[in-house]
Amino acid sequence: MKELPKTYDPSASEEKLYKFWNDSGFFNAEVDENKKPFTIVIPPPNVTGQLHMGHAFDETLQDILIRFKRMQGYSALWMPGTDHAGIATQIKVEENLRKEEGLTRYDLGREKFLERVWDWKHQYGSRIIEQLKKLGSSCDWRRERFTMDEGCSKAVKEVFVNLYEKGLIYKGHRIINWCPNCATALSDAEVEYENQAGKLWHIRYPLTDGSGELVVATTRPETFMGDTGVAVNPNDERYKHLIGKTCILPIMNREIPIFGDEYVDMEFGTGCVKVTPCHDPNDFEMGQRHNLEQILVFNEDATVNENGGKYKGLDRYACREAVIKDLEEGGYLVKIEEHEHNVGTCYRCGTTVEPMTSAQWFVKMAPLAKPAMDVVNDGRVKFVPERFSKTYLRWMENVHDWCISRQLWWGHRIPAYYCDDCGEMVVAREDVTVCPKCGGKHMHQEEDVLDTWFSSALWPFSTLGWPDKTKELDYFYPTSVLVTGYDIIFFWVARMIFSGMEQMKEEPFKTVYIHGLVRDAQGRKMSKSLGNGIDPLEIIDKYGADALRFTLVTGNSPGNDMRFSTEKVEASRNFANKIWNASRFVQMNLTIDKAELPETLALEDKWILSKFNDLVKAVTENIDKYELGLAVQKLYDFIWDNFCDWYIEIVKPRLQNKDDVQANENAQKVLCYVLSNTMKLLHPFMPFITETIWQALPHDGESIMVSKWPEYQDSLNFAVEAEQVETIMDTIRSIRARRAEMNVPPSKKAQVILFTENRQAYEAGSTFFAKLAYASEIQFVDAAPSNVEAMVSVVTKGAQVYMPMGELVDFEKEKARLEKEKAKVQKDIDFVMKKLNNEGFVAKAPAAVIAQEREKADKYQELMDKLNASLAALG
RNA sequence: GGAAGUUUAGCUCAGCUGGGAGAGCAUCUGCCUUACAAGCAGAGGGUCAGCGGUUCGAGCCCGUUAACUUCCACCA
Repeated sequence: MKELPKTYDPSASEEKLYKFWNDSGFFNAEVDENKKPFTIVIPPPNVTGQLHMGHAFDETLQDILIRFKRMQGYSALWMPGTDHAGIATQIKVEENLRKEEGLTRYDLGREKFLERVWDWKHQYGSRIIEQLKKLGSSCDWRRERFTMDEGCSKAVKEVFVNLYEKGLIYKGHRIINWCPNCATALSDAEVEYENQAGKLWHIRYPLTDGSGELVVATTRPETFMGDTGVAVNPNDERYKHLIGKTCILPIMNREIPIFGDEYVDMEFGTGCVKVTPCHDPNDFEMGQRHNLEQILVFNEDATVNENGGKYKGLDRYACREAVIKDLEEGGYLVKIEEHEHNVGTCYRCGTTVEPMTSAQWFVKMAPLAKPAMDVVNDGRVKFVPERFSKTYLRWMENVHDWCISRQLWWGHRIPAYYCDDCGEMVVAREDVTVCPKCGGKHMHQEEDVLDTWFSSALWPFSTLGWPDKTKELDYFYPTSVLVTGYDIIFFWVARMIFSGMEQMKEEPFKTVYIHGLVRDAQGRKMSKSLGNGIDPLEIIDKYGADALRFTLVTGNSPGNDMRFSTEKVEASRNFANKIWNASRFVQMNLTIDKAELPETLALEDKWILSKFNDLVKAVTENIDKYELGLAVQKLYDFIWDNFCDWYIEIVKPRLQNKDDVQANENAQKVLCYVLSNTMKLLHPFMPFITETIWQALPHDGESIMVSKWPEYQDSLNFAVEAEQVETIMDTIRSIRARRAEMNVPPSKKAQVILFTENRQAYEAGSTFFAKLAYASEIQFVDAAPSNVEAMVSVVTKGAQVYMPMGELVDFEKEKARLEKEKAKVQKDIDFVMKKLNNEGFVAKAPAAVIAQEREKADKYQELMDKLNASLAALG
């Protein structure tokens, strides 16, 4: 058999294996009444985006769950697809258009521009899909969807019309968040607030009757042209008497009313608020309450419009400066204070959002929020970790109507049609060409498109064929788990839940598994502007997809952020290499070609099988509880410590002994059994290397991917034997430690004299014991030897050990060391006895715990006796 | 202004329903022991943020304080 390379090279096999899986149809999930369904819909990445570490994390978690369930026999569907990402994609194409051709989208016109976006989509749309494949993602690619494909578009129209007909979608003239750069309205969720240093300008507004003035405090003087009132608190003694009077808006020389409103905080600023209903949400509310005039002063690009008098044409910031200068010159500026305040910015481009009144489409949230809250409150939808349900509920409780119209071109065009002749508006599933009211044929469709999240909200059922009644929808819906980051609970999770409840009358998923963010080694968010992002594809190229995946789940718990560093990836790579070499060792010693457990098991075989059996149980339970970090930690420990460092070493003498064929082959069988079944447990986490190794060992079936997940077996539980081996291991460790202390190299072997009550067990394990304890010979004795002066003595739970080491032994030191150990054991005894002598403990602790402590006490006492015996022997 | 999270070894983090604190990396000491030096065998290192409480028993439960982080919220 040809020698395998000493280091594992993932690049040599990953691509080939992926192709093999895909071509074999292992990723495909079918409607199968003999199986239980398990479904995950992918959070669709932006169609023209690139894979970043956040995706890698998210997809890894999903792939682990899907592979696990698939092996458990579920019909496991991982539904893939991409999102059209309205603003993000449109901005990208517009930028490109400007750079390449110096054109704007308006130069091209809507239709031509959209062609360009589609071109762009076709050019880059498959990129991120290919990148997902590099990770090992086992999606059913036959079912890949796109939020703007025919089916999804049909679903969007259906939902829109449906909600409109129920009165849950309406068009209204309201104040909304406007991004002057993206030139579109945004929903509340799309505005990010940041604290900025600003100023508070105090401005004098003279009273119309000449009886004085009042001073307003504002952070936004540039909107003063739109002021249509001044508000004071009706309980404010300072200003009470002014309510009902009017004042003059400086420079504009317009008369505006002074009114009272409870909203005004008497403590803040001067207690007088300039009210600009068109450019502040609170002012808008006050305007509604007091019937104020609305004066919009900005254009869509945040320059001043014709209502702004002399400031017309100025950008809002230039306007601010001009206004302040004029106010100052006119003697209206009283003072300027430093003031920190929250400024809303566009989540896509970072531009400061301008609140503006505008005609937009809204989803009425109150009726939809109710069932969406119920379903979380009664546990039909569970968040992992649980605390995020609070985040969700709190948001849902206070949710405002959802502004869903966007002044973009890329997206689902709102299915509303206007009659140019009579002004009638119709909302319909099909294009409307004739006005149902006046019969006119001059209809035009609404220009606005829908918020991207409107279509993503339908993802769990639109991808399964809805609104058609498909067998997939019937079988795979509600989906099982949704895996996503806490940063899009409001954008996406919340909206899927209320949409699912409204359209399907059933929750879209049973569990929401929330993970954190992947940060850089310093704990900062990875971002383009910081340039601190680590490209997962580079990591895959260098270390392999398995190493990346392993890194992303290790040491992480649900909902918590993680720091990513190449040191961690190296550790994962080393682990992969460790597995590789362990399997290389097994293969090098392989003479059997069938996978089965031997009829008779050696003591050490029973130990590793017991350990493995426990592992199966623990890993399965951990994954079931979404404790992937714990599961992977246990696998790591088992493979490295139990299997490699102990079992392989233990079994080497049997493999090297060609005379006892039976013992040799049995060792091989156990090695193969444990290794290949461990590979199954590890497969969801590290799919590539586990497949490679599984294939190289005797196996049944085509692929580890479609092999059966191991189950706990009572027949593999050998508690007594396992305990015996642990005792022997403990002795080996003590001997090694003792030798290391004395700097004795492994090459220098020593005779080991054992005085033990467990002679049978030590004899059963004598071959490996001798090897691992560097014994030249093992001798069992019935009493402590007499010539102990020249011996090193090691006292362990299972045995008293003597090693003749001649001149290396320092008689006095040996005595001192034993005394030291005695002191340590005495401390242990004291600790346990303190408990056992405590009446409260004995009376109230559970019986099992007390028994456990008694057992400990006995063990320590035995150890103490042995130490005393050894000391006595020394004289 | 509310809410949540974090605080455990030098660093990064685990720690299930309360029963004598763990891993990886780093450090120190030996080893090229024929799977692996990306390795092996040892070793050191922690009043689990502070204080108080519940309990026979607290890293874990309750209260409180502090620091850091994040989310939500209309203080002009």
